[in-house]
Amino acid sequence: MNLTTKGKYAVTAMLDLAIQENEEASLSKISEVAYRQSIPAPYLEQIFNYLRKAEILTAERGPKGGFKLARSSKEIMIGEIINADERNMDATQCSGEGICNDGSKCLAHNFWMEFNDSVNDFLMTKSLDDVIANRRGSVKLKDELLIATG
Amino acid sequence: MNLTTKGKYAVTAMLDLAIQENEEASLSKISEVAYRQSIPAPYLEQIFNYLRKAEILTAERGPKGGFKLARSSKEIMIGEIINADERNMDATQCSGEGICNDGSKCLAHNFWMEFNDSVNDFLMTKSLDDVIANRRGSVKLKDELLIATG
DNA sequence: ATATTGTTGACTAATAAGATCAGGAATATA
DNA sequence: TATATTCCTGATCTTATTAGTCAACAATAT
Repeated sequence: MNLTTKGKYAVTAMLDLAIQENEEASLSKISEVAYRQSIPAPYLEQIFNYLRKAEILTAERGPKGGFKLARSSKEIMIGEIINADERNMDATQCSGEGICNDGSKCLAHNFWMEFNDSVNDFLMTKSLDDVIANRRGSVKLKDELLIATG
Repeated sequence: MNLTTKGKYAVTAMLDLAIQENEEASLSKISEVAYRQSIPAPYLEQIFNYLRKAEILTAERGPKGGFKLARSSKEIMIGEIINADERNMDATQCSGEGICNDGSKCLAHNFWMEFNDSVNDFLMTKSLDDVIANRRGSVKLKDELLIATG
């Protein structure tokens, strides 16, 4: 199992798009997202390509072109973004085939399957909108604390 | 976040030790564990060293020497084993420091912190004994199915 | 004494991560 | 129609890490 920079950049960039759409801007350019989120722009191109092929975002070319979410931010789950960009999120050694100890299941096989379930459940039940709402919540809390403590 | 072969071998090897102790054998040799679990023996040496330094297992040298669990299999959590062998189980880009977007928190920072909590909760609440019991459960179920279906 | 087992640290090969880059295709607009 | 702008694609590159080996050493049972 490997959760890399690529998948994490993907989530951050998608959150940026979701926020931009809330703010009225319908299309965002790669260069803008890359700049705001400190992501290398050429790398983000690659990442957005995976996301477009996974039909999580759509693109328009030419001047005034850019990217936008393919669906509402309530309907796009973080897990979808990760799956589109990551090569190996499976925790078993055998891609779930049960051949991890010389053709049979290793002692930990079922455990790692349950671990996969736990991780997938977490990632597939959080939408972009959930993450943004949660974030607003904690940012607000921080502001209130600042006021309270002077 | 990176869960590698090293950590997975470690869990499998520890499960093997736990099972051997149930079966009366108090000390297991690296070569035996390595053979049973299809783990390269020299690699397992390295892995057991980490576990010994983490005080999860103890060793005796010389003929008749070997390894055994430092505590009961009920008291050793899978998460401890993973932490002893894995270099990077953190999902944030900033080791939790909140400097993931040019010195500030990236949009996904809090989300990855929650993800860390979820993963740690899973791994730290499952003991070696839990995994073995669960495994016995599903193996039994499979045997019964075989009987039922002829 | 000797064989057996763990201990340690250095080393190596293969793979993957984390990009960069050049050139192309589409399209708005002057 | 020309041009600037944006996405699209595939190749390439560098570096770090993984996965594993190896040799020499230390302890100890017989």
